[in-house]
Amino acid sequence: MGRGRVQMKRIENPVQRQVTFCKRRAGLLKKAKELSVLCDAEIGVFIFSAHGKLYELATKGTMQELIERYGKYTGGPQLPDEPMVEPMDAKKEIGMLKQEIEILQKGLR
Amino acid sequence: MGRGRVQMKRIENPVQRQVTFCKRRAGLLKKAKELSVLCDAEIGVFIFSAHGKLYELATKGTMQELIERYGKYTGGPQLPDEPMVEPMDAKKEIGMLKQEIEILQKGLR
DNA sequence: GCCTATATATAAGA
DNA sequence: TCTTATATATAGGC
Repeated sequence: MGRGRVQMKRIENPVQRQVTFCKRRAGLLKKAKELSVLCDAEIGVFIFSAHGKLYELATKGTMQELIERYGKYTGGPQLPDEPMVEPMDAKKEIGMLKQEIEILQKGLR
Repeated sequence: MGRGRVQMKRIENPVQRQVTFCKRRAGLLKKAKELSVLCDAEIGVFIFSAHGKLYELATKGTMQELIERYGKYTGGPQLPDEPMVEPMDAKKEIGMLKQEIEILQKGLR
C-alpha cells in the first residue's frame, strides 16, 4: 500500500524500517481489535521488536489469561510453574498420534 | 473495506459473521507475517473463535517459545532459567501432532 | 470460494 | 509527524 510496492523482505534502511514498524504495528493491532469485536473472538497478539521491546494486545481479559487458555487448549501449562504429570502416558500418546497421522496420510494417497 | 461500511460491533447474522471471521482472520495473520518479515520482529498471534476453536501464528519458532519469552519479559525471571524438561517437550509435540492430524483431516474432505 | 466496487492501510515525500 | 497517491483488504453478491 502506498506510493510504491514493497518487497516482502527485511527493510534494510533502519529509519524506514522503524517508520514502517510503527505504522504496521498500529495497523495490525487495530485489525485484531476489529476482528475481535465484529466476530466475537478472543485474540492475543504480542510483538517483539528487533530491539527486544514488547508490544501486546489482549482483546479480552489479560494476556496471561489468554495464554493460560491457550495452554489448556494445546495441551499443557506454559507459564505456570505447574509440574507436569506422567511422562509415560505422554510418550504413549505421541506414539498413537503418529500412528494416526500415518493412517491419514495413506488415506490422502 | 468493501461495498459498504461496517459498524464496529458484533455482526449479528451468524453466516455473515462466519464469513467475515474467515476473511479477516486470514488478513490479520498475513499482516502479522508481513510485519515480522519487513521489520525483523517476532510475533505471536492466537485467536479463539466464538465457538472456541484456536487459530494461531508464531513468526519465529513455536508459540510455546514465544510465550516463554513473553513470560520472561513481563513476569521477570518468574521461572528463571528453568531448563525445560522432558514432559514439556512431550506436551508440545502432542500439540503439534494433533494440529497435523487436523490438517490432514481437512485434506481428506 | 471467486469476483468487483469501495473502504482502508500505508509508502513516499515534505 | 501530516499529506497524498497507490496498493491492499474486504463487503456484498454469485
